[in-house]
Amino acid sequence: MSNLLSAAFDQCQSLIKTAYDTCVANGSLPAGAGTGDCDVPKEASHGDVASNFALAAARTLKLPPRAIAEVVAAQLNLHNSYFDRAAIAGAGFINFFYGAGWRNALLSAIEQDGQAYGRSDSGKCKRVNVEFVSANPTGPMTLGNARGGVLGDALASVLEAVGYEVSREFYVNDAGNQVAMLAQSIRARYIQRLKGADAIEFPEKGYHGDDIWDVADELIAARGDSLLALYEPACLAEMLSYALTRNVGRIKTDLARYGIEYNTFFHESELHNSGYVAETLALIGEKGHLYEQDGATWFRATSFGCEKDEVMVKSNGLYTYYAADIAYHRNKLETRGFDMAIDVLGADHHGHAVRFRAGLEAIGLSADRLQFALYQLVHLVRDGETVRMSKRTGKSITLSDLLDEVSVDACRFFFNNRSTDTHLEFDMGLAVREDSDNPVYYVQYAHARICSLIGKLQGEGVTVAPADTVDAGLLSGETETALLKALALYPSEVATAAATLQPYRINRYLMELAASYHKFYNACRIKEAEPATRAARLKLTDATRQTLKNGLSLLKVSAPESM
RNA sequence: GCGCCUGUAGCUCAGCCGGAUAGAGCAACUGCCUUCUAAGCAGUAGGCCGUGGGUUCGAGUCCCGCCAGGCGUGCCA
Repeated sequence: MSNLLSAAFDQCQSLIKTAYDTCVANGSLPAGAGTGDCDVPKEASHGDVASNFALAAARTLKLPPRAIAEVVAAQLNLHNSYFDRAAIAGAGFINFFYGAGWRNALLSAIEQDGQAYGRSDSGKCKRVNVEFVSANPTGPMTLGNARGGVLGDALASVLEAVGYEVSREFYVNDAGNQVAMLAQSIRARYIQRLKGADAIEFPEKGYHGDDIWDVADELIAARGDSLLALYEPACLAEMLSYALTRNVGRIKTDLARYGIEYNTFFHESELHNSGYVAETLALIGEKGHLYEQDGATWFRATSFGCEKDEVMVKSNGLYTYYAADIAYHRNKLETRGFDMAIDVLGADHHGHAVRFRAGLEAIGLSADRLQFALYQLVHLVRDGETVRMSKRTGKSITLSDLLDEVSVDACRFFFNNRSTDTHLEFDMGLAVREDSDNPVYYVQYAHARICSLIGKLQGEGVTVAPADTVDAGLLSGETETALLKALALYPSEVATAAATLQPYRINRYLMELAASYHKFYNACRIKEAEPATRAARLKLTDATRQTLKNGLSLLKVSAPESM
């Protein structure tokens, strides 16, 4: 549970504060300056940790930054610190350089934390509900669902890593119009199959996908034409029940293939059947946020920052999806008592964010407890041309199709390889290839390379030594330092990924860590080095192995020991 | 019209709270395996960071206008 980067930042701040206080006390600088910020300079020659204290203080102290830096730096006492020297550079930055103490502390921390390296308890065991995919059970899952699935699952893992108690949830939309339309579509195909294409008109807004034919054929195989004899509503109910069970089953199977497992499949129909939607609506009514107009019941959403009011109960007496969704989120936060709920949604649903929050405010729940991870849609490209995905054309590539061709590792890495804010271009040609163009292999290769090396040395009787027996001060070369710094970054990357709901940061991080290792590997021989150096480099190698493995396991991507 | 997201190298994208000379991968070109995995490394080339203003010691990053693209704006979900 250590974070040697933030520890170094803290120490840097405190060293500067002590030095500055001394300057104030001896009259060499006026009082009143703030603390400034620390960061890791992009350029290694600018040190390992840099402080902009002097630049930030320049205005309040009315002195040139460089002059301030020089006076403060002269008072720095680095004895017993992580740093062995500090230098002034540029406009007045004070740059600190790591010494052997920090290097040893880092290797010890990774050794001690092991699989837990990178984790923290900043989430304080708060309970979080992460809802993702929630694909309509009206057909197979799309590539958009695939992105949402990977994103949601990785986000959940990242939140767990920083100490939240996470529950993964799938909301099954098994009520409402879409589902009714599904039943109508199946019945139409069923009749067409049995009596010919002209026997019934296909519903105008029905689902045209091939899978509807499949469902009809399965029903015929199981029940023959017996469903024709049923009264229409009974027939539709039978067909719907069959189709929902079938489709939800397939969704579960596909997600399991994908390595995604849920704690809960929550059915919308439950909310309706138990009267929970009605109860929630009554609650909104009690607070005076409902009114009747044109035969419908409206929610005064404009009182809560929405552009327009919204219908809760349609003039036909049925609830809108929105009414059910408010009830659903109330159920998560109030009835089931989650401290926080996160909805992972495609950006085409971004309008939901404001409306859902408005609904929660209306029943007296803080909207801050509901957060959204909105991801831009997947842009499918094949042969240089955009392929438009639509469930209704029946020509979309499904998640299942994808998994038949592309490895789970590659899919999981690929879909998490972009910020949620940008469209993800999915190139079928590239995704199907399992070669080095796919970045996941680059990361996995680093891990396999390390395992092979450690194994080979072990065969020669050289094992990874305990951290307190190696002299990490020997790891001061350019590539060794860069690798150590990359390792130290990991806990902060996990924390940032969680705080910003952006798990793709783990991918980025792993690619950089792998690159740092490959560079080190090419620059520093291990096997033929002097015993002390060899031991230190081997320890560094093992720490890299551990960190790569921890990061990959967060993404549920395998860390192969050989390739 | 209004709202959200995006615009950075030929292509796909990083760039966290404003910081030092704007980065990576792919594509192109040049080197490195009798030596720990070449699925790797080193190097060359490639940029008015969409555009015009503003804020300040300092702007790819923050604010405003404009241009372009995606999405949303149903008694659909």
